[in-house]
Amino acid sequence: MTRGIRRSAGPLDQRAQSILRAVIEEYIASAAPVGSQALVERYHLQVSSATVRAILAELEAEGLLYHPHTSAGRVPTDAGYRFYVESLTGDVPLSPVEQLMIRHQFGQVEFATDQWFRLAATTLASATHSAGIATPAKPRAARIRRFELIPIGDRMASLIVVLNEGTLKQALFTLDVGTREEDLDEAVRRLNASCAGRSAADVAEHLRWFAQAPADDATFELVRRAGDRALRLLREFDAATVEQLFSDGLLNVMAAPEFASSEKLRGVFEALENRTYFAELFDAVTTDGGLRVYIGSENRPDEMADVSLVLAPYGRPGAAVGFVGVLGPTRLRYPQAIGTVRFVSGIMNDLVDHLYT
Amino acid sequence: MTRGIRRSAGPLDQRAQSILRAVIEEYIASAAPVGSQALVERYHLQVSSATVRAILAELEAEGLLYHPHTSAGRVPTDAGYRFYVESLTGDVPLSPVEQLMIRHQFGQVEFATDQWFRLAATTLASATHSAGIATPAKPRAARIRRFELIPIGDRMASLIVVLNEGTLKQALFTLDVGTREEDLDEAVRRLNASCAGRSAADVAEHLRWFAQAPADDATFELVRRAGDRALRLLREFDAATVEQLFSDGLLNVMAAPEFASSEKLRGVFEALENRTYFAELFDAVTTDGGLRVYIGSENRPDEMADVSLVLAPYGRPGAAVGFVGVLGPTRLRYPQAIGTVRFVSGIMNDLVDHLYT
DNA sequence: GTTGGCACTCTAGTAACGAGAGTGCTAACA
DNA sequence: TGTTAGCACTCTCGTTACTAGAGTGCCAAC
Repeated sequence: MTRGIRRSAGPLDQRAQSILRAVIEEYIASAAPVGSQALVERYHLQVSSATVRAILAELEAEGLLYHPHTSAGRVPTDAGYRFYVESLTGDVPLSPVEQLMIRHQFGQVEFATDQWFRLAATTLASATHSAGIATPAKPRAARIRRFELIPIGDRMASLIVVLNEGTLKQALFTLDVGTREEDLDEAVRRLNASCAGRSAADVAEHLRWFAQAPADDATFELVRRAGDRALRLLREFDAATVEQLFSDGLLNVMAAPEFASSEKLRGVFEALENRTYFAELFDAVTTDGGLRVYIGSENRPDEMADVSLVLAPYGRPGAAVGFVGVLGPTRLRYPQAIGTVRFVSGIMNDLVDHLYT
Repeated sequence: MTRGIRRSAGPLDQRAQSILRAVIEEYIASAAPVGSQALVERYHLQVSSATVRAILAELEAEGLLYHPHTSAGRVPTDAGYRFYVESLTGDVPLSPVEQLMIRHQFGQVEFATDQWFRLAATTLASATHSAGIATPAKPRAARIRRFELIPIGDRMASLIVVLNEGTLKQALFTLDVGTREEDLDEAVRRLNASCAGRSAADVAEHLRWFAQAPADDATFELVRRAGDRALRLLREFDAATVEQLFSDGLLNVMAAPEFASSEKLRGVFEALENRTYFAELFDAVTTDGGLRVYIGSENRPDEMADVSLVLAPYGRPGAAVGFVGVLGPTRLRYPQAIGTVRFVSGIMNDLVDHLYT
């Protein structure tokens, strides 16, 4: 469909723009098609409804508005929202009070890295009355600080990989009968001697070589097994997936009248569950580094055509990056959403920064 | 309302029971009120529809069925489902093929503890075409194996607590200016010397005492700070919350016709988000140790009155326990759900067992 | 370029109606 | 005594017809 693409490049005069803005803001507030008369009354326009109608027709020709049917009011198209976001409004920063409250909440989990992104999603949800989404910061080119091997029972051990920023990875593996704790200690000593302090890529390379070397003693075999397990663990880092995507406040979105049928929501939940689209977004958002807005059909998967996303990256490029954002109906309060996302991503930036200075 | 409470204890004869069963199974399959004639035809009853009607009226008097309105068919009440689950059906074990497939999937994540409960939820969802839910096994009376202190940048350190089964807890804390890596090593050595191998409760007690002891040198101050942080971390163990509740396949539930309005679903999502009810269930299910079925209004919160839960604990009582289960409409295929939950909780039991033998 | 006036169009809500499904009752039957 | 056929009754659901209301689009006048 042509909805969503602005056809002509005819420049809009000042008055047309402000009427477009009025239509969009009215529609965002009311969720009902907006008529010419309502506009004149509510926005105190100094022209008659007939004039407004002429302008509305013009805006419709530009592809910025459309008619559900003759004799209904106007509804913004995705292109209309896009124009609105880019030209008709800036971002509205959060009120100082809200900023303070949010900072306070983050202050309480300052030392619990695994809480950060959850809190980000929760905060975004409650501040924007939409759904908040967030991923943890994914380390890139992480350095291995050290390995640990913890025996569990007689036949198992837990392999722990500690990365430089304190991120942990863990996996179990089985032991041969008769492996003693000293053997584990020795194995981990040798593993650390050759790997600690190197980058994950380096270590992977090294471990691969390790795996082919001839075994000279029993401990070496253990080292090899552990190294092999570590290799698999590190490989998961490179996988182009968003392994965790935390969301909160989906209820807020469900409550919106456009999702009363629950059929449209299904697609959104599907996208959140399988996450392939969000993996794409992850790359897009974290590589160019700025806040991005995806409006309705600008989202590639069809099932996301009824929602908008406001996403911003956080973290340190080249070290660890993630994103936070808001998901809501296309009828989203963009200025507020953008302001809030910008603020929260800023906080997340600060938190991650502390890990590297 | 009286729906959900079986009023009289009048024993049902064989024929009434099998008709009740037919009504319930027909309703589960079709989601539409069941009429007397349809029953006669589809279940090859050897009586006329008039007779069936008489029995239906009887079952309704017992509170096991009800009428949406005169001249609609019958729909089971929650009490009807309860009777069905307890007296009219056993659990249907999974087919060998399905068992094999599920075992295979679990085999692939055998060594990734953090994947277990996710996979459990996913498996339950796809096997029952409802939502699967699962919590990780929560260690009870865990023993501290050791602490680790990893410096991060100049002013921070990551404190890691390793529990006996290989579970990890982690938190950040700030360091005084000029703290050297050797200081951390020394601090962690002292911390481990006095705590390693003890139970979490013991350690907590010990750390509390520690916090009050007079400082004799700079390292002790560090030890105290780290201990304090560890204490807060351990306290989270005791908190009576379900800190993680993983669910999958909520889409399946959304697709059911009774949730087309999406209004009823909201409550369910709310309950899943705030989790207080599931914390209650956690205690109930993990303490008495058996599989449990909660049907519709048997769930205390009103918003859960339209769904049923089949829950089973797994793990080792006194060591680490969690639960897995299925959430679906009250019109759930109970026998299959019960069989599947039993099977998956069995697998989870085996997995956890390996950690303790 | 703007405006008032007006005919036209489409929706949403309401009422009326009939078909269909299913019940409950009763009288007859085995 | 339990079962059955018959039948009147009830309620829902879909269809149709109709109306009020909102809003447009056009045109002639300013």
